[in-house]
This record gives sequence, C-alpha cells and structure tokens, in this order.
Amino acid sequence: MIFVIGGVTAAGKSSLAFKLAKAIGGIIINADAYAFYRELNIGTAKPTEEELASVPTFLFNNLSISDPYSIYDYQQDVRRLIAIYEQSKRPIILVGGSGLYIRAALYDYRLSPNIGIVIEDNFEESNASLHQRLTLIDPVAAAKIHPNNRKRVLRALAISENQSRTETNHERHLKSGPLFPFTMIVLDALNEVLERRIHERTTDMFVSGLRQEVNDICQKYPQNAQGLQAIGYKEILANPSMTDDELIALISLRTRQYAKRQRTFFRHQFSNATWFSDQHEAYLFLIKKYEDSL
RNA sequence: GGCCCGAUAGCUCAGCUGGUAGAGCAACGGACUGAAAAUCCGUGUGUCGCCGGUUCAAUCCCGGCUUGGGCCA
Repeated sequence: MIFVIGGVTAAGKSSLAFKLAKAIGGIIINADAYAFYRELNIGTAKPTEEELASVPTFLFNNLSISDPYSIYDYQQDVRRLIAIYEQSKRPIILVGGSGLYIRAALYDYRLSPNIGIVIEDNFEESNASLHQRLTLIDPVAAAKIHPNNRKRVLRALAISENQSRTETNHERHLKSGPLFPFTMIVLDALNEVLERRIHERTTDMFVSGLRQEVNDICQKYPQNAQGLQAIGYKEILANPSMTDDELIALISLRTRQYAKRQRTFFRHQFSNATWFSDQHEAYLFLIKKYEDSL
C-alpha cells in the first residue's frame, strides 16, 4: 500500500506524514529534492533528527551537496524501497513537494544513467541555433521545448546525442498509468494562511541561524553547488549586504511563487489526487483508506 | 515666505515641446520525462495629482491649487 502526500510548501506535509506513519506503522520516503542534503538544514524546513528517528525514514540526509545525484538515481532508490516494503506489507508513505520526483518514482519514466547533473554550456551558440539542432535530431522533443528554455534544450540534446535515443521512439513504449497503485492527497492552504506561515517560517530560519549555515557551507563547498540553488540559500548568497528583514521579505516572496508553481504542477500532473486544505481532514481520509485496504 | 525639481500601472521609473501611454519587478494564468526549491511561456490591470486655459486635439504647452523632496531666507 502506497500513500503519497504531495502539496505546496509550508502546508504541513511532513507533520501529516509522521502522524500517519505512527498511526499505521508505515515507513516514510522523502520526495523533496533538497531534503537529501545533509548540509542543508535550517533553510529546508526538513524534519528534525528526532522526528526522523521516530519512524523508519528513507532518503533524508542521504547525500552531501557535493555528491552527484540525479532523478535517475532517485527513481532507482525509491523503486528499490518500494519493492522491499511492498513485500513486507508495510505501508509506504511518499512525502514531499517535488512533483516531478514523485512522478518519476511511480510512473513509467524511462531514464538512462550517466547523463550527468550539469550540462556544459559555453554560451557560444544562440538559443535559436541550439533549438534548431535539436529539431534535426529529435523533432518531438524540440516541439515540446520552447527555444528560450535553454536548460531543457541542452538537456534534450545531451540525451539524444549520448543515448542514441530520441523522444520519438522513446514515447511509443510508455505506459501512461502508474506502475504501482497508490492513494494520493495534495495538501494546500488558502493564500492568506500560506503567506503567513511562510513569513513566520522564514523569520524563524533567520532566528535559528540560516545566515551562519550558509556561511559555513561556503567555507567548504563551491558556491555553484546544486544544493545552494535552494530558496533561501541563493538569496543570501546573491545579496550579502541586505538586512535580515529585507532577505526575509525576498525569501518569503520566492517561496510564495514556488508554492504557486507546485500547485500548478500537482493540479495538472496528478489528476486522481484528493486535495485538502485541512491537515486533520487529510489525516482522517488517509486513515480511512488504510482501514478500507485491510 | 522665495526659488528649484518631482507627481504616469501595486512598486521603481521611461515617454522626441501635442495625436488619450510602456519597461523592469510584483500580480494573475500556463508548460514541464533528466538542474524541478530549477527552467521556460503568456496576460497590462492606468481618471497620466486636481481645477481651469490655449488648441481640431493636452500625459506633454500656460496659469492656479494640492502634495513630496531639495536649496535660500
């Protein structure tokens, strides 16, 4: 039995997941792309060490920000865990705000290893020219990617060139439904409520020493490390002279915008999810689903 | 009290001495099978401070007023 708890940031996904896991004896798998990194703590609003130890949890703090890790690796890791716990009949709770990672775990996303995390970009070629090249190699992928979306064009080129596989012949074999049956809820909140929670949470992060955490990380790792692209970290790095209040305002804004993107993704990519703005109602719903499955 | 500069979108500001306005950010909507807390796309929402004047026509020119800032008393 797989339960998926998705939703926008600061909606209370983690605490719901832990409550549910304790109630039904489940295990928790992280689906939050920045909760992997053990160096990122304050700014990621990750569950505390105590919480993480209170039930079996996986894929939290499993990486250093200098480790190479991709959605391919994630897919492998999650599917391995699913295989183990499905067999032992223990409920699996997949929780996190990274919708693409949830999809890659549960749907027929065929990925190849060793594409690498970062695509080299020497900026010598224009967006239009890169896109033109992609059109020749993989017209299906090119049609789906806007020429200005340079990052995705480069990625698609790398996939086509290195894997001798194109979207065109790739998609023919895809299964459209999920590979595993699962029950999914999306946790959301009214904008006013969410705004208030985000602001409070961001303020708390500064009180807890987010600036210091960022400084410490910069002593040991390059500033372009992927983990430092996280909201909160990148704003502090980019604006060293801003006051705490200015940074809190900026980070809260970026977090609200992120929540909006999450909402759009979950709404359109998970049509069979049930939405809740109340954590307790979501909890009761999931408990009921669990009991029905027994 | 006198002089000078400003007042245009939610914010910061553009706007050739005349033909009822546009950038960035924000906001709103969207895409997304390989950086996803990433990346990208679409949408202008406006008594151009107020009142009068000149003109076929005023955000623009003229007068007055209100208001913010600066300088001089």
